[in-house]
Amino acid sequence: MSHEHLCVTLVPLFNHLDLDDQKKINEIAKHVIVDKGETIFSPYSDSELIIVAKGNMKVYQLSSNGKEQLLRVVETGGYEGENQLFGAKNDFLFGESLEKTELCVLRQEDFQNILLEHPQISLKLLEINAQKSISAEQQAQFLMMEKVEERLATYLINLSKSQNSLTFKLPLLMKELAAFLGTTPETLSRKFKLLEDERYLSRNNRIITIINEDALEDLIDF
DNA sequence: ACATTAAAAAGCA
DNA sequence: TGCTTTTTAATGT
Repeated sequence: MSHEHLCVTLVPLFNHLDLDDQKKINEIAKHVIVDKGETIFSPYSDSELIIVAKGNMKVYQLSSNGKEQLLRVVETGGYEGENQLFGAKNDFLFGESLEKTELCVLRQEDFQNILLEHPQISLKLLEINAQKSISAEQQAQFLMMEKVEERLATYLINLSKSQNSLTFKLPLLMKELAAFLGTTPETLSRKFKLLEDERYLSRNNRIITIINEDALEDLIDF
């Protein structure tokens, strides 16, 4: 008996099942704890379903010039790798922990069997993936925006709304947010300074308070 | 307008 | 304290 976290119970994908079923899945899953900065999967690793039980994992790909393009951050309760299970194998994807992170890993075949045994999970999977694709659309919108300010303003407003608060903590490090917004830490730093000077927001480290939401929204025009 | 490079400053274990 | 992250400044595309 390794460590006793029923990490399956923590994630929305499985936590609606009754306890016996959760235990079964928990036994099938491989439980892994990784330190910050470890590569969790790469194009070379086997395709598996990776569930984040605690902590978070960034998912990125390498662009032509070798820079990493951050696609999304999978947080506690999220998962990655389901697409391979349906034949759409997305090469070039990497996953890396942003902090000490606990994972449950299911082999492709095992997860398929679980889906067959528990049709409810398929529905849950669709529901959660629908949400995921909305996020993907938003990410696509980021890249369409010409200016970094627009992307940053959009990101901040979304974050503020999702937390229902004008004050919130950035979940990403500055350099990670920079990658997410498709820019560099230096430019991001300057944009924050600009927004602070204009009194659109205030900031100490990664705690942001939006002061002038309307002005921030005006930055996003099209 | 933004990236790159280098270096200083600040944050953190 | 020693390493990492962030900021500042100079220069390039």
